Amino acid sequence: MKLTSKGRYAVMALVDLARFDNISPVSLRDISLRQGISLDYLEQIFSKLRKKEIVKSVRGTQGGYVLNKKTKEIKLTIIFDAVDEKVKTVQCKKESKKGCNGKLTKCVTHNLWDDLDKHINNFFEQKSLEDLVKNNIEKRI
Amino acid sequence: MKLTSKGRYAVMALVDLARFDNISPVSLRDISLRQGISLDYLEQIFSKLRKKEIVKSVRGTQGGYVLNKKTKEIKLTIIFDAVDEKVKTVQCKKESKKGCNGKLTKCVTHNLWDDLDKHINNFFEQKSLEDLVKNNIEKRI
DNA sequence: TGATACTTGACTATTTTAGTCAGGTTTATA
DNA sequence: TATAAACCTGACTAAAATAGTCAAGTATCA
Repeated sequence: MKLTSKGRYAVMALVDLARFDNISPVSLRDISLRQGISLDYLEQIFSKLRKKEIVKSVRGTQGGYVLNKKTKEIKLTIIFDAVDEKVKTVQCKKESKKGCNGKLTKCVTHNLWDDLDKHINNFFEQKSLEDLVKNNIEKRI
Repeated sequence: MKLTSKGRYAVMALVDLARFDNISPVSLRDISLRQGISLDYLEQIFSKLRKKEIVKSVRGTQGGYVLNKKTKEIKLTIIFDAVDEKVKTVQCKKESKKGCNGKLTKCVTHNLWDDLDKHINNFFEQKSLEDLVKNNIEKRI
C-alpha cells in the first residue's frame, strides 16, 4: 500500500509554490532545485495540474507557475485526482453482471474495501494546501 | 494507491475460514474454489499466516486450516503485517543524517505522510475478522 | 500404503513506476 | 528582433514490484 512518487511530488511542488508565488511566478527550475525533483518529471506533473486549473502558467523570461485557486480550496483530493493518483485500494472486477471473484455475488470483503476507500478519501478531502503551508511555517522546517 | 491482491486474498480467505472452521478444518482447496483464488497462491499466503500464528494447520486426510485466535482478536493490522502488506504510503529516504530530498531538513510534506499512515492504520486496527463475518451474515451476501 | 493435504522454494511473464530524452513552441526583454 | 528563459509534448526505457505458476517434496490420517 503505497502512494506513488508522482502524487507525492505534486504535493511537495505545490507546497513549495504556495510559499513563493506571492511575489512572482515560480519557475519549475527553482522548484526542482529546492525540492530535489527532476525538472523533466516536474514538467509532466505541472502539465496535468494546469489542465485541471490548479495552477496557471506564465510564459517568457521571468515566467513560471502561479496557483490558480486559494490554498484553502486546494484539497489533496483534487491534487491526486489531477495526477491520476487513484485511491482505489482494491479493484473489484465489474464483468457484465458478475460480481468480483467471477461469481454472481459480491466478494466477501467488498464492503470492507469500500469503507477503506471512504476512510482514506475523507482524509484527503479535509487536508488543504493551506494546512500544509501553515504546518511548515509553524514548525520552521 | 492500491492494496496488493496478496493482502486482499489473505482477508478474503480468512473470512471464508472464519465462517466454516467451527465444524472441521477447512482445506485450501475449498477456499480456492469458493473464493476464486489460485490454490498455489493460497498456499504461499497461508504459509505466512501460519508463521504468525494466525492459523493452525491440520495435516492428513480431512485436514486443512483452523483459526488460531478468536475472530475478535484478528485485526486487519496483523493480517496485513503477516503477508507483508505494508502501510507505508511514502518511503522517505533515511540516508545517514540526511532527511528526505537529500537535504538536511525533512521534506515539506513529511508530517503529512506520517499523519496519513496513522489515519489508515487506525482503520486497520479497529476492524477485526469478527466485524467482517458479522457484516457478511447480516447482509446475506 | 495410498490419497489427501500441507510445505517450500525457485522461476517468470506482465505491469507499473519513475523517470530520461529529444525536440519542439511561446514570449518578455534587452 | 534576436535570444534566452521557460513552458510543452510525446515517445521511450530500465528497474522494480506483482501475481502468480511450477515442481518436488513431506506428513499424516483412514
